[in-house]
Amino acid sequence: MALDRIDVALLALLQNDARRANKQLAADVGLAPSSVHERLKRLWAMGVLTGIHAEVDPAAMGIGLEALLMIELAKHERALVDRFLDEIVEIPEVRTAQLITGRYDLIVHVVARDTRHLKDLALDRFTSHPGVTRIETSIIYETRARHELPMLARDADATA
Amino acid sequence: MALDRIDVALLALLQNDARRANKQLAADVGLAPSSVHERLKRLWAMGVLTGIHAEVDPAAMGIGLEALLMIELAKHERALVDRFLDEIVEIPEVRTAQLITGRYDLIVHVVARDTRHLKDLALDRFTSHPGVTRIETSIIYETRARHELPMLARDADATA
DNA sequence: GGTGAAAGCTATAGTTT
DNA sequence: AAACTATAGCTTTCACC
Repeated sequence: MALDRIDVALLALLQNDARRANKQLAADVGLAPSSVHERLKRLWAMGVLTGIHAEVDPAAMGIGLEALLMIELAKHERALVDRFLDEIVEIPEVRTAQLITGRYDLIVHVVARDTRHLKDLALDRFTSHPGVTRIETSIIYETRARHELPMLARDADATA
Repeated sequence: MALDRIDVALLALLQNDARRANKQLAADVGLAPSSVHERLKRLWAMGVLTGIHAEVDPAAMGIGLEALLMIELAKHERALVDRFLDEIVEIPEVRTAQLITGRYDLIVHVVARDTRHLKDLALDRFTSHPGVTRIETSIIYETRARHELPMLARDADATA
């Protein structure tokens, strides 16, 4: 039921490069391709693997800048917040929306063609939204990402 | 050189599910598998496709909570900032680090086992760092993501 | 650029240890 | 639980349009 070291190794490899296929994974972890295949099927079935996504260069999509919208909400009622999140994530320019504690209630990561597009996006889709009290916009100069999650559970031993 | 509609369609499909392979993609966009293969090779060579990453359930890795660390830096010298970013992204608990404009200088998305682990992480790796003036920590209650970037360039027509 | 057939490889199932 | 073998299917290449 729990993940062993080989599972964790496979997950690490696939988080960094999911193009790497069975044969190579098998060589990497020292098992036969069929065994690796069984393990991956189990990891998908268990809900440990939840998706595989291609990463695209934003510039190639005409994206000239990215920003973080830090939003304060007037009310925190569950139904309203859930509906707002649903709406937000349907906006094509939105990458992520996070509900958080602290000074702001919501952080929304958006992409835009240029500053004019960003202004329209912020004003038309967020500032003007009932329920939004205040927005602070931060331009993102640079993003560094780490694709691999750490194994923080203690149960990653030799048990399968 | 520019991307046409079919390229954009392929990218959209792969951003949402990169397991979908050649044959199915070909059926989706109405081309032969070999043509799709050629296009994808071109998109990788052009640097439009930059990676494929598996997504893993944080809970399965023993991750009990995620947080945003909003950081103010004392100085904004290029060399110092770049080095700090390099250091940060080597910390296993870090998912992303973003250099931004506005009230804060840096937003760091981290994962942790529990609040005690988060406290240790924040105090040992960030608060105590020379160059960090102040940190605000926000717990993430919920994240919604959209894996597909919008095509914002006007040149996505029938030209190849 | 796109197509279709041939070659090579990967994935899957069944069997053995 | 892992490894091996065999088959089916897909990916990739290439000559041609």
